[in-house]
Amino acid sequence: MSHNIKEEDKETLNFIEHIVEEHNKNGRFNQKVHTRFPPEPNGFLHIGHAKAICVSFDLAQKYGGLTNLRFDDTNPSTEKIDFVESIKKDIKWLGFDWEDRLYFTSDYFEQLYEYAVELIKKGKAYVDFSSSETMDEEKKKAIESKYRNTLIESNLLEFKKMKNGVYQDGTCSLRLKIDMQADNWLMRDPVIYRIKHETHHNTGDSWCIYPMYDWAHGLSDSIEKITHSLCSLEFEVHRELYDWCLIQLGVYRPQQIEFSRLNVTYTVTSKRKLKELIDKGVVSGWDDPRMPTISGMRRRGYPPEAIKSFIRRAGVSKRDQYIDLSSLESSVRDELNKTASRVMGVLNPLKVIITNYPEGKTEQLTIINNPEDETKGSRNVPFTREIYIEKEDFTTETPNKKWRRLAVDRNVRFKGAYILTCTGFKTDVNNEVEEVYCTYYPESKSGNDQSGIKPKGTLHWVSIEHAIPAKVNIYDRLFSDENPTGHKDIDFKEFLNPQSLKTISAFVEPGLANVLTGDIFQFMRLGYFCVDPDSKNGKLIFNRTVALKDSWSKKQKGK
RNA sequence: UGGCCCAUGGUGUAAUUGGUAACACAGCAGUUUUUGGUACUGUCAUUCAAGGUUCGAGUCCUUGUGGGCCAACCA
Repeated sequence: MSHNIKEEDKETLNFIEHIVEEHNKNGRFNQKVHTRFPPEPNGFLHIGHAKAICVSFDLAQKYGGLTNLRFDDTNPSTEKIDFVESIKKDIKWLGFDWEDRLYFTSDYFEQLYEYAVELIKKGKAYVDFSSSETMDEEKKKAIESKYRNTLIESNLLEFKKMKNGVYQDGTCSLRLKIDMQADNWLMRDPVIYRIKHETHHNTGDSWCIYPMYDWAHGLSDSIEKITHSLCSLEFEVHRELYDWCLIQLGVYRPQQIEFSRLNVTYTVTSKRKLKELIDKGVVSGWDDPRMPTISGMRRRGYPPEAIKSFIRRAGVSKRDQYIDLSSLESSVRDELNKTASRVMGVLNPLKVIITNYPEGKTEQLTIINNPEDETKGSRNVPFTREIYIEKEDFTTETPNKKWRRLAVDRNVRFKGAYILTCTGFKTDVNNEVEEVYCTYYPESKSGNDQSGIKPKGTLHWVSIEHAIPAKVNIYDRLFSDENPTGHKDIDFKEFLNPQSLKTISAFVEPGLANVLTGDIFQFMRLGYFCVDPDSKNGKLIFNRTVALKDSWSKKQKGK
């Protein structure tokens, strides 16, 4: 109906964007959206971090703003410069750019210290010599510390002594003076500075007191004039404290917004658990292709575009999300279908002899590289009398009408080559098929088929004489349970999938002799495979990124 | 135990802010196909429960149920 024209798909906003829209309306900020991604450089990034990265960078991009990269490095015991580098590398690989806005919380240590002094002067912070046990006890009982009402002058002096290294680790700490009765325990006089005589990756030995998250984070956001400080749900209760600090100091205050983390089925992302898998030798390292780390996914062959589209499909909300691995795989296939060149490789070879094809003859057949993308052109593939096909593509039994592969008296097309008829086969002493015999129809050559035969199926193949051997790692999900950590009293390792890696010797078409690390191909009818970094000249190693969808074998199993 | 947060199909997200459930993934059934891939078509929920407000509730209120988070001198 003409009067009922709908505005062409009105864009749907996530809850954070709704908040931004509101802020834009009411003028909460007089600048464009400015976000930050604030990792602690204490480990490797994984798929969960990828979401956080996407959410912050995407939001700013959508509203024409900027995103900073800030290393939240306030704890020298856990942080290392190596992690700074690997994190930068991973973010770049994902395709995000912080341009010249690379910051370290540790660069603000002086200013953070001054802010703390300011609060002491306002009577809003004090040095506490209680043990952490005493403090815990008092927090539980809502009792005020006996140091709470120390004179400002004394606090100023003691804090300076803390800073100057007069005290050993744990002797005392600087606490905010808020409310020991607060419902939110974080407001019960939280510690904001502790003593650590440790070398910091960025500031070396110039400090022996280090600010805690709650003190450093909001102020760093404030210093950088962040508008929307996006973080995960567990920081919800910190927001009250975040706001309190900024309000007490009367400084610029960003808006903290919390959203839920992303979990994917059949894997774990806890750093502790991932490390355990490495330590126990279950996987080869942080970049094992089965790991949900960015480096693992990179080695697996997941394109950054696929990871991003997966995350964007998943969306942003405050509900715990536990997303199907198949959704990630779908994004990966989607991307690779458009970009990966098709080649032929045989994982499980079976010898076929074309009895009416001349011995010693080699034909170069031209095969298109990607039916989805004509600009990818074509390549030549040699065809000879002796060919490898996939074992599963031949059956000795009389197949039913749904069978589209090879069997005696059945026709099949060899991709880009000829139509063949199977005439017989030979078995070995174990009754295993050793050789399959076929004849081909010379007039059925691909692209110029005069045969009039309409075979039901098409097989991939490799000329034996030209085949290049390759090692292929077949990866499957790391765990056999959707939620390996979701079972009480059962260790997550109980659910490890023993089949998560199978290494086999395969044969691939000769054009793959000179591939490079990271190159990714579709092995026709099988899946996507990428070249592993351990691949050296003459020693090819492929990792299976993801299999093609396979509605056939799925149905077979069901029957 | 206390405080805070969340609740829409198998999974995740959306619903013009109170106007009659949409999209993606998965599944199932088909069509097309020199990849059992791709593409395309069809199919699959009355929104945790019970009350209440309203002409009208997935959207608001109350209570309950279920789940998550916090109580580190970690972030």
